[in-house]
Amino acid sequence: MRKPTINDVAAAAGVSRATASRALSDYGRISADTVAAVKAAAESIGYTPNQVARSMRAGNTKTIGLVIIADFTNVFFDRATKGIVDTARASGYEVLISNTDENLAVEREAIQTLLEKQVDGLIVVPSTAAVHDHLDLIARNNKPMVTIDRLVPGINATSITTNDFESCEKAVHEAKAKNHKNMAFLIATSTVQSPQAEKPILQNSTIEDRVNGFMNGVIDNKVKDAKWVYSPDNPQQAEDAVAKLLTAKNPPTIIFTSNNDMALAVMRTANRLKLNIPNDVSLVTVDDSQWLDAIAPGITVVERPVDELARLAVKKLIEHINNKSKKPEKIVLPTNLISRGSIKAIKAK
Amino acid sequence: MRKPTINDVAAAAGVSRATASRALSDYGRISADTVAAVKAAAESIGYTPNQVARSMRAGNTKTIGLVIIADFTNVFFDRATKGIVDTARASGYEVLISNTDENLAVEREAIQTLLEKQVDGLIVVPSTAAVHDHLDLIARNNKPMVTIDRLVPGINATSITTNDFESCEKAVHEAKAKNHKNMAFLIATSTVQSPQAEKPILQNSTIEDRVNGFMNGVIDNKVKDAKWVYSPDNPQQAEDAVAKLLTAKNPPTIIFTSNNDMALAVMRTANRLKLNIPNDVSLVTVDDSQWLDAIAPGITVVERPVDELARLAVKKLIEHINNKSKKPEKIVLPTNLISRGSIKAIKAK
DNA sequence: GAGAACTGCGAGAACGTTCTCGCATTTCCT
DNA sequence: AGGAAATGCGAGAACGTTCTCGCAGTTCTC
Repeated sequence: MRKPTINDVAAAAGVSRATASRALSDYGRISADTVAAVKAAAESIGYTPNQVARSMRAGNTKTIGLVIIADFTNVFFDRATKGIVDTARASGYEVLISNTDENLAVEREAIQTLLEKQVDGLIVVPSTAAVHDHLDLIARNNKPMVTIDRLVPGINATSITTNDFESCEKAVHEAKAKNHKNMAFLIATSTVQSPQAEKPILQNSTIEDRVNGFMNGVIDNKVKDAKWVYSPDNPQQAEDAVAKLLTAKNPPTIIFTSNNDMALAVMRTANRLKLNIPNDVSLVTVDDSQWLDAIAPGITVVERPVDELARLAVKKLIEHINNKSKKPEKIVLPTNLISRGSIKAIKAK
Repeated sequence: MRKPTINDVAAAAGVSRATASRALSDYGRISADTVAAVKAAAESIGYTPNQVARSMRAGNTKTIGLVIIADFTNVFFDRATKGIVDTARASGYEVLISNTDENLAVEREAIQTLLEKQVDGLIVVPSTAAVHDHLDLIARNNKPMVTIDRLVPGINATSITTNDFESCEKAVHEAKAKNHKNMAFLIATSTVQSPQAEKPILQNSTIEDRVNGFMNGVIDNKVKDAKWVYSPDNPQQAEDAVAKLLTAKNPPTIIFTSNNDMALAVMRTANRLKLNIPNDVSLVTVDDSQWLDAIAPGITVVERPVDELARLAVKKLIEHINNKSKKPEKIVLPTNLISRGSIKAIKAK
């Protein structure tokens, strides 16, 4: 028992295939009576249109590809995924998702597969800014692309990022205002890098922005003692790095972390060393989560407008799909420092 | 400038389209020389196969549909999504994702769209067990389906669920062993239900299992005072319900919550009322998250094998795709109670 | 009332693959 | 050496749509 096609509908309604198609898709010249008859016939034989055949003919699939990092310890990408899926559906598009786990080879393969599946466009969180031949392939296939969260210089794509520089700078201001003079920055780096490197190449623009924001804040505020610690984004190694930091001779009074993984490492290590946040060490991180506000004290955080970012990504991508000559844009969304209780006010001596 | 097709490859290699196809897909009778020549030609003109056309001809899309609840406060579904996407990719399938937000109408539409896109099978988290005509449609389209997390009686599908009954029962045992005699269960219900209902119909089997597990534990352990509180899955209303509970005349010494949203509501409310967990009120919840272990004290939790569940869902679905006469299975995975510090040991009087 | 415009519909091509047939040509077997 | 089997390849159909074109038949226009 085959699935009914439009030919079966046409036969059941006693019209030609062309007429059946016109009736079902509401186009062309056709009488109201015929439309009703065809729709009734379609209903009665349980016809559902085949979108693959339609795509074949139409040259578009009403599907967009999403190449992202499904890291569920970081709610940012999960929220972005939800936002993109929901916005796309509301605009008549479905989403094919690929997770790269921050791995360039996987990203390459994912993009290739999505292009073969003829997606109408791609939203990508590029795992690195250093290499982009695979991203160029997208443009060469005449498909539009929007990158989110991170910037890749030299590619032909609209980018949507957040202004992490500004809010990280603001976080340093706040710490300075509370008399912190010894600050540390715990920066997650891609695990592919050797932990021995003095200052690893930061593989993505977002982390770089945060670091630069911190640095600028430090210089602006004439902070005496500031250090940067680079740790692989791996729980055990991150905890080791934190422990080393907190048990040093002159430990920092505040730690900034570049993401929630690192913040968790700080919290775990503080617990293990019987240190209290914020009384023994203060903490600031990036990307808000429900739990950061539910614990006591709440964790001060740089909040990023992820829903807006997701919505815009889909909106801009669809604009590019509908207008192939539209110029790429570079959109930077504002961020916001949410002060909770994790920065202690140190008494001035 | 059109995208090169297999005809262009054939022309460039000086062979027929059929031969080019054979060469590129490694099938049929063909000489090694020709294969090499065709592959070189394909490479040189930058040919990428069109999977839509291939699907058209082959009758399969190598794509599966995922209909799920993208609730990012609950890490369970995000982890499941990642697991499914990764396992599918490793098995040569891509995933089309739809988020239902627990809404039946959206779920209906999502399934219809995915069927039109000719997915080879579906993995569904059904939002309700009460209605399933839209799920039956899947079988009538001759596509296999695997439901995860929740059971829908009377449908033709393999189901993969977790044994929440057992671990929730175990959680009550543990509370009883620590001398808790006044327990409360905070149960999230779908927001469509009226909060006035004495005992709302539990719309899904998982929550029902948890409640039954708790009940059984209560009966088994002859717990004196046990109450059930049903709250819409909405932050404000949940917090109100918790406040009412904790400020009553004879407040519970321990609260079980049916998910992490509810646990967050308990934590927020406890903070607001200046109550300490676990000294003033103990807490147990379901579904582990990184942060539940990073705060002090850690929250005791019923852990569910989400990665295994995701892996199995894809594996079973692909088995059904490859063998249409395979019988549906009913798989129940074990859960595990992780004891941390959120249940206080009460001194026996 | 006669040519022009319009209306409703069918025939057939096209989208890019894969796969079945059949036809030469070569290789094998006795 | 001569038929049988095997090999390599091309022609053409098929998957299920949509859309262009053209052809009748009807309605409009002055």
